[in-house]
Amino acid sequence: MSQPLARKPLNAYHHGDLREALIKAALEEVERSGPEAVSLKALSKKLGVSQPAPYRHFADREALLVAAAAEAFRQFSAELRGIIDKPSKRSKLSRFARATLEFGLRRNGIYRLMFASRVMACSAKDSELHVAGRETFALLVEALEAPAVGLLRERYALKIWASLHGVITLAEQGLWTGQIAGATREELVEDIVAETKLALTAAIEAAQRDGEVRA
Amino acid sequence: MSQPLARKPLNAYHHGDLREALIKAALEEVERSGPEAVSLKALSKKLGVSQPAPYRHFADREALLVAAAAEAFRQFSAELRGIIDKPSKRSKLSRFARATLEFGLRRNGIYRLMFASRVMACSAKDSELHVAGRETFALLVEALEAPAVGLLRERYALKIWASLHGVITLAEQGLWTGQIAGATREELVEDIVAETKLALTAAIEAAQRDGEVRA
DNA sequence: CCGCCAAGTTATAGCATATTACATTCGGCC
DNA sequence: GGCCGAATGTAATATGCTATAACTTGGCGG
Repeated sequence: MSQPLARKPLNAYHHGDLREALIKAALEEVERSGPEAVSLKALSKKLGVSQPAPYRHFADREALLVAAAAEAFRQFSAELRGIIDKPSKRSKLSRFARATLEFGLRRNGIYRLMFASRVMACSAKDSELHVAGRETFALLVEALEAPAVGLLRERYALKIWASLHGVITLAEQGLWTGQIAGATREELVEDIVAETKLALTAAIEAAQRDGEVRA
Repeated sequence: MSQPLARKPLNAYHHGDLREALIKAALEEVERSGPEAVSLKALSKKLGVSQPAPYRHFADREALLVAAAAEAFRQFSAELRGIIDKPSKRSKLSRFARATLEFGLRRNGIYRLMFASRVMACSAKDSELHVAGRETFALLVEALEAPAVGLLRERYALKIWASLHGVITLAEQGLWTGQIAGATREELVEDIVAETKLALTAAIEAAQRDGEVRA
């Protein structure tokens, strides 16, 4: 699954690589039943080791979820990378947004592990999880296909990210329905993308005019 | 706290009104330490009743959280009502948005109970919780101060709600920082409000022109 | 006045997290 | 090549929480 890493991959102890196996199994469980459903005991049993074995690799349940969330971010980034790079009639940003919406709804357990959980807020800014999260964000900035003018790109990227996140959350909770909005979720996401891009372009032009005037 | 209700308020059994007391105590705990920290056992002890007593009023822990979330929505609505009605230089929408941001960040435990939890998704659409949630949404629609043209108002209200929700979540997780965005959260919320309002006005005018043309 | 029903209690089953103390195996070092 | 220490895994167990079952109490209506 993952590349033979430098960590200590001279595998084949009792289990092989329990750490990776735990993360993988946890992600499967999260995908099936959500983060709440992950039980170290059940994972241990599934992998054929004793209950305390996981504690050799993770301080506690939360730590495993953090590691799993980081892995999920990396997989998500890889998926987005493919989608962004693939040639298409749609803009990169549109594809990014649609893919995120799709991911957030179809693989909602994983999505919740990544975003809706308390996990990120509790780990350090330089943690594996935060790094992975910022990497995904960098892809969004890239997808905007806009020149770097101050922090304008980042600012609008954050706006889009927030909107997408909100749409996914509200939709998943049944508060966002076509009946209320009078349009499909895809249409609305497309709206958000278009509006934001327009506003960003305008903001960049304004900033550049400003620069010229001052120069 | 709550009005003397019709339910069966002939109070003074063993406890008085355990149901309400549980919800209140749960909300306090949520505010202090988040939804995860709520323990029926601890609440029982705090209220001076036996551990199984709560089960006379709630099927399980989740049911108590649902009831608490509904109550939180009602309290939030009342707060917003006051803020919307109070005369001010700022627009209703701006006040609504700022108040929501403030609420989501300062009382994040409660906010997460209302939105980020799995609670809403699992209860029926006509449940007390969904009703309370839609009521809050109705306030947002009202705050838009726009004429009803099809579902345009609702559509843009949902957009704003989603954006606000995303901003709060990302900010709370440390993914949204002034350093990245180059602006404070309030400025960005104000941006969102302004852009959305502009877009809504344009959309309404377009729809009305359409109507005239057709008429 | 009596029986019923709602509300609460005691006792207990069951599950999950996490710790402690002990066993095993890998890999390096002399 | 054999020992030693660290890494990994196991067995046993303490603790905390949810939830249920069986029993008790107190007020209200027929």
